[in-house]
Amino acid sequence: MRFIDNPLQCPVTRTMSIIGGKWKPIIINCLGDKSLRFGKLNQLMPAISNKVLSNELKELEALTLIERREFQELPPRVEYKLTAAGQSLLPIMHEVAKWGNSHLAKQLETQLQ
Amino acid sequence: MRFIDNPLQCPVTRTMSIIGGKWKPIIINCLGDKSLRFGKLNQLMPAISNKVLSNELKELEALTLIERREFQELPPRVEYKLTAAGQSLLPIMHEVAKWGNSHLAKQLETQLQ
DNA sequence: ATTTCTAGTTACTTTCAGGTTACTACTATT
DNA sequence: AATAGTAGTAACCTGAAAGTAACTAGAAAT
Repeated sequence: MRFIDNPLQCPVTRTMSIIGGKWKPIIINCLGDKSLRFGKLNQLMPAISNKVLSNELKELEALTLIERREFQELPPRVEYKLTAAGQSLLPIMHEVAKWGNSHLAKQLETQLQ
Repeated sequence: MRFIDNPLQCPVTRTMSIIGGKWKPIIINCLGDKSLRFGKLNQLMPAISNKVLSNELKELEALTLIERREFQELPPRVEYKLTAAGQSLLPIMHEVAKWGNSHLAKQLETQLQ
């Protein structure tokens, strides 16, 4: 098994090139099985700027991992939710979150000793 | 639930800050439950340079995710393997690889239609 | 004397994901 | 006529991660 000769042939690289960014995994995890508005996502991730959030959402949409639904209302209202493909990433996110929690717990244990 | 107020409190961010790089997930996945020498890793990942591989291994070691074992031989021989903490990341890597494979398969299907 | 083998190091450069700040459109409310 | 509310855009900037290419140590084999 040789990886990265052609990056597209390495499944780990393929996946990480999609969810490896700073915000995409968090967005996916925040969405879960809910529909969220732009402003709500921004609230859940106070540290992300409008521009970056907007970019990430566009990229996720282009990857058909999320769906953008625009309501014809004023003030504007737009909701985002995971597509079936996006939801198929949730098991990864759960493993990731689980590891983050248990790793944090272990570190705290060690510090207290 | 509010994420990223303090990034350390978001388990997803915590984990991704460790395995979110370009090479770390691949290294972890390559190692699996094996012991591999520097040169062998370099062979498995032809696109990584000595410098970058060396850096990544040092960082993984500092995180106590891998163990470096140096043999007193000439020419030099050094073996790397995952620690227990590092192995605890393998379930994530398996999910990631699984998703990469099935996503690729679906893309090919779509292209053939 | 030169090459081979391994596991790196050194010094320099490049790239782009992500960040910052300010602005926009449209309507309703005060 | 000014402000609020929403979902963004536009223009510009930055730093850290990653890349490149050449070099090193020390012994053994040719």
